[in-house]
Amino acid sequence: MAKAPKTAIQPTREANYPKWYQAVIKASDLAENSHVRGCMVIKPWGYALWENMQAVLDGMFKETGHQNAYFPLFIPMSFLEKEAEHVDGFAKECAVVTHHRLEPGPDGGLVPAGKLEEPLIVRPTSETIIGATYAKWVQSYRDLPILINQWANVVRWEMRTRMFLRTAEFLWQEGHTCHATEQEALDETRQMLDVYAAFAEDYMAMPVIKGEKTADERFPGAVSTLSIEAMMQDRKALQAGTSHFLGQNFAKAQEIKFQDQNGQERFAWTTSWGVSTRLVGAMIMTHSDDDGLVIPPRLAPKHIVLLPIHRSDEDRVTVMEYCDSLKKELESQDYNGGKVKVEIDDRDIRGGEKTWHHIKRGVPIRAEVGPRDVESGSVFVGRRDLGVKEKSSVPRDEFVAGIGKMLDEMQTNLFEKAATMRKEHTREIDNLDEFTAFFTPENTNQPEIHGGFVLSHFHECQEVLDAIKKLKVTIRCVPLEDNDQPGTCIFTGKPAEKRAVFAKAY
RNA sequence: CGGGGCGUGGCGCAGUCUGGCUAGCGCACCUGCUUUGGGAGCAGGGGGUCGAAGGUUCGAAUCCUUUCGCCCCGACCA
Repeated sequence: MAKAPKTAIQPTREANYPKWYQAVIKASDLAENSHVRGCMVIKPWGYALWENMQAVLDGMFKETGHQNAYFPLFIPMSFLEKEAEHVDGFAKECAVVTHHRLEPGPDGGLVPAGKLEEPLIVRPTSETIIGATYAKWVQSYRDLPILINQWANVVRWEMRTRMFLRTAEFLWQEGHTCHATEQEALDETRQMLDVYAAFAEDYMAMPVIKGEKTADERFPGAVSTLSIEAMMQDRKALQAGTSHFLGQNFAKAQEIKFQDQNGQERFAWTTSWGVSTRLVGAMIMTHSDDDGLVIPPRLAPKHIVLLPIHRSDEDRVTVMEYCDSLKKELESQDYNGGKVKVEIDDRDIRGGEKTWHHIKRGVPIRAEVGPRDVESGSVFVGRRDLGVKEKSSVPRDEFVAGIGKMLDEMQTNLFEKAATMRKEHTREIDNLDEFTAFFTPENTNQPEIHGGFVLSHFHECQEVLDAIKKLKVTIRCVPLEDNDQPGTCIFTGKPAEKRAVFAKAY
C-alpha cells in the first residue's frame, strides 16, 4: 500500500489558498494555462460546466424578454473615445489591432504590413459598438425597448491574471438594453441583478449579497452599478455579476435618440449587465475542498458515475449488465428540468485511482457496483459533499427512486454550508478599532486566511477610502436589502444613512 | 510597471554557491509476472543536453552578458 496523501490536493486551502486554487483547477481538469500570456485553455470538463451555466442563464434571459444577437469583436478606436469616463476606465487594458497583413521580414520571420487607417480595438466590453448600432435602430418610442444579450469573448489586457478569475481573454454574456424612460431602465437594471442573484443561489449554491457600488467602484460611464458579491472560502469577496444603469451617458455620446408620443426628441436610457467565466472560479472557491472540485448538482455535467468492480470475465458480464440497466433506469429519472446524467467508467485502471479521478473532478455522486452489489441488488454510494469514506450500501430501487432527492439534498447542503461559512465570518462593526483588528492578520509574515465581511456605517468620501486602503480593504457594495438603519460613519464620525459591506477582495 | 521566486524527460524536483565521472530522483509511461471492493507489489525498459542566444574555459546545467517566458505579492480590474 503506497502512502496515500491525506488530501488529494496539495497544498491545502489552509496552507496556501492561491496555490490550492490552481491545484484544484489542474487536478479537476477544468483548464490550463495556454501558450498565450494571460489566456487559458478551457478543457472539456470546464467547458461543459460553462455550457451548463450558459444554458440556465440564457433561459432566464429569454424568460425576461431578451433575445440574443451578435456584434463585432473589433471596435473602431474612435467609438471608445466618445464617452470620456469609459475611455479612462478601459484605455489602459485594450488590445489594439493596427495591421491587417503579414509579410516576410528581412530576417526570415513575418512582419506586420498593411497599416490600418484607423486602429481597431479588440472589445473589452461592447457598450460603444452596440450603442452606435442602437442609434441606427431607434427612431421612435415604438422602437423601444431593445432587449438584447450577446454571448461573446472579450479581451482586457490585465497586468496580472489568474485562471477563471481574471484572464486576458474571457467568455461572458453582456446584455445591452435601451429604454424610453429612466424608470424602465432602472427596473431593468434591478431585474437583471435579481436574475444573477437567483442563478448564483439556486444553481451555483452560492449565497450572494445584492448591492450598489460606490462611485469609485462604479463601471466607467455608468450612473450606478449594482453587483452581487460572494464570500470565498478564504473569506475574500468576489464580485460575481454586475448590472449597470447607464442613464443617458452612452445615449448622449452615441446619439441614441427617439421621438416620444408628443413628437419630442429624447435621448434613450440604457443598461448593461454581465457575468463571465469568472463564475467558474467563484464556484471552485465556494465549494471545493482539499480533495478537489465540488460541483453543485444542478450545474454538474455528470451527476453520477458508475464504477464497475469486477475480477473475472464472468463477473464482468454480470456487473456490466447490471450497470447498463441501472444507467438506463437512472437516466429516466427527472432532475432539475431534465434527466439525470450518468456515466459508466469502465476504464481498465485501478479502482482507487478511478475513484479519486472522479472525486477530484467533483462528480456529485459515485456509485460502486461489484458482484456483491449485483447479488444483493444494491449499490455502494458515495457523495462528493460528504467524507470520502462515508459511503453506504443502498438498495438499487431506493437509489433510483431517490436520486433526484439526493441531488437536491446535496445542492441544499452545499448552499447551507456556504451560507453558514459566510455568516460565521460576517459581522456588524461600529467602531474603527474593532474594524482594524478584524482585518489585520495575526501573522504578517505569511499570508493567512483572515477577515471576512464587515457591515459598517459609512459616509462616502475620500477620507473613508484612504482609511480602508491601508488595510487593503475595499467597499464591496451598499446592500440593497435590510439596510435602513441610519448610524454614524466609523471613519469620519459623520452621520451615515446606510451600512456598506467591507472586505478584502479579488 | 515595482518587489520576490522560478525555468533541468509528460508532471514535480535535486544538482548551480565551491565548473569535471556516461545529468540524477519521485510520480507518470511501456513490457512481464503477481495482486485485485480500491489511489497495488516485484522485475525489466523507453524518454531529457539542462528556457534561448552569445561569451569565458581543456571542459559549462553550473561562471559572465543579453534575452524570452512563467508563478507569487503589490498597483489595476469581471
